Amino acid sequence: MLSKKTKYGIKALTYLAKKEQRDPIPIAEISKSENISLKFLESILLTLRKNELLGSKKGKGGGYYLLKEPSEIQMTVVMRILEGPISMVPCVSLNFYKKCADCPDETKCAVHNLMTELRDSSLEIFRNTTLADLCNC
Amino acid sequence: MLSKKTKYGIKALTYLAKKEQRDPIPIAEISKSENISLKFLESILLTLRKNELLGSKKGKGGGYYLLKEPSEIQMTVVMRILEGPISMVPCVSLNFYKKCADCPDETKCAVHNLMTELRDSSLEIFRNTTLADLCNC
DNA sequence: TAATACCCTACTATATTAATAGGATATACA
DNA sequence: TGTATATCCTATTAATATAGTAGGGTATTA
Repeated sequence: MLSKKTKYGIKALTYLAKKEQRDPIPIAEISKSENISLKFLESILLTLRKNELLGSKKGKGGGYYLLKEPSEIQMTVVMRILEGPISMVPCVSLNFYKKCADCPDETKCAVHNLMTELRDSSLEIFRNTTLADLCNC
Repeated sequence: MLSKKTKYGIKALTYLAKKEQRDPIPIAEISKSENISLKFLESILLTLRKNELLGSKKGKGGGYYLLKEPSEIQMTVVMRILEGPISMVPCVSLNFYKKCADCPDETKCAVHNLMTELRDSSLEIFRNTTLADLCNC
């Protein structure tokens, strides 16, 4: 299951991407428009900022804004920040690899091989989809 | 993340599929061979039996056995029984559909559309993979 | 200096996962 | 018929993750 964190994060990014200007947008505006709990959204945008997808400005007239063009933000990056590994098992993950304790030989593991195939197809979709693509919905 | 339940379930099914005969195999044998907690595996095989993938025989000489040929068991079926929906969000699920409370229009939702694409590619892999394919690892 | 809006830490309720425990029931075989 | 074998079934639990909530701190603008 996709976490609400990721779901809300993507919605917020899309909201920002759809704006013509790149002026700071307050959290409250996104929260209202997308029906997301303000405090929860606050923490999500904070992680996106710490991972250099968003910039922020404090005080009156402040808010969050995209640091790159929507067409330059791949969904692989967004997913890894918000959801973690693309792969469904650590032994298949490229960025979060961890060996299985119970499995003596990965190359002969049915789960490993099935999940490798799945990861590859997911990765292709996330790589070929940018925030700009998601704005055309 | 793939649950251990699903992981162990697939491993157990593959173990049974690899056997030449379709004689009943005791849980303990699978448990030892695949390094899976006996009691946990017990509950997993029980659900697979209740969902008509496995048959069982009690008493001495008893155990579990496949009810169909491995080549006739699609991974879509296995995944839905063990893991639940293929889709990462309920609003995209074919078999477990549920509308999002926060989302006024699915067709315009970035998450919905991205996850639909993802589901389709996952579905294609799971449909085109049978237990027999997983035995060739 | 007052209002705005992000920044940060800590806490909590709920649900899920991954088992574990313990016994009931059915079967084979001597 | 008795005993060992092996599934069947319910209930409980420890650990973890999720989805928030609470409360105040800090920077900026007008």
